[in-house]
Amino acid sequence: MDVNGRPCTSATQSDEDTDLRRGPWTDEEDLILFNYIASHGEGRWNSLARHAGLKRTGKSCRLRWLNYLRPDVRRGNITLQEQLLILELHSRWGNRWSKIAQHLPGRTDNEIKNYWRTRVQKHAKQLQCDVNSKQFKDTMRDQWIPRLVERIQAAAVTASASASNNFTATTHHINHNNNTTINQKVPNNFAAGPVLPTGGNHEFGVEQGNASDNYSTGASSDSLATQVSAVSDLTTDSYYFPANNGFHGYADFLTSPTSYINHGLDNNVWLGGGDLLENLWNAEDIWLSEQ
DNA sequence: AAAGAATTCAACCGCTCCAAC
DNA sequence: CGTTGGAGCGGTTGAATTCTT
Repeated sequence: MDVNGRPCTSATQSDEDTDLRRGPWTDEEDLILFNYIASHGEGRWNSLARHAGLKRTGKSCRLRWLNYLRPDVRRGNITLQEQLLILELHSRWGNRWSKIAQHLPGRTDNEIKNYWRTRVQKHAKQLQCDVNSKQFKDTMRDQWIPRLVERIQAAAVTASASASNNFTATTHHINHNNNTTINQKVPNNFAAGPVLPTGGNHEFGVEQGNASDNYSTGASSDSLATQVSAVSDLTTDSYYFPANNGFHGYADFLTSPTSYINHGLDNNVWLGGGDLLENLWNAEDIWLSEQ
């Protein structure tokens, strides 16, 4: 049994000997880990765990920090732009989650991996094909991605229209003074804020560039307008799109999704069609409307 | 309102890589 | 050159939550 009353079914004899904890982290543990790293820095996870007085493995501490406590972790729904990037990068690199995550500031490999498994693989299942099959990849390339681009573009138009009506509206910002973000989850008893090292976000490895400032205000209910708020920032960045064999400004296909398609996706062949196509759109509409 | 099914996502596991010794 | 320990990665699990009937 752990402190939460849950059985530690996978605990080994050696774990019991050293009284190692498993399972969900408590607020108290989060607080200890956060403050320890704030004053001593990260790395050397096994000794960190020991010195911090945490009855956790170094691995567990590292994972908790990287996936949850790190100040620059971005939480909330995957935006349309991020979905597009994930699809593109996955088509290039496959299940190289950490590599993909490097191109999505604030997102963790675990989050992307979960997104892929829960969302993308679900649609492959609905299409009754494997995510790695040619049929599915073609479907993504020829249907989903162009569709996503259209959605992004349409939403950008809507967002800019509403922005012109209400210019003072802001959907995201970051407080650079204390290194905390609006949707950052810190232990509940952090009310006054843990003591953090000075030096801005560099201390915590925040990538430079506007995209890292695109923090949404909701942890789980990004509105479409909120998601699209990232568009204007992303247009200044370049991303690698394999179909084009090179880097292009995001704006290129935001302003002209068809040019994006025509540049790199010239073999616009639909392998399925008919009911299959209809099912895809229905599924995708549900998917997108969930955002 | 309750029960069961489906989904989500935090956390764990096993493995590989690499540097230090 | 072999061993050891730290770090990181991808796959998997299962509890919690949400949805459906």
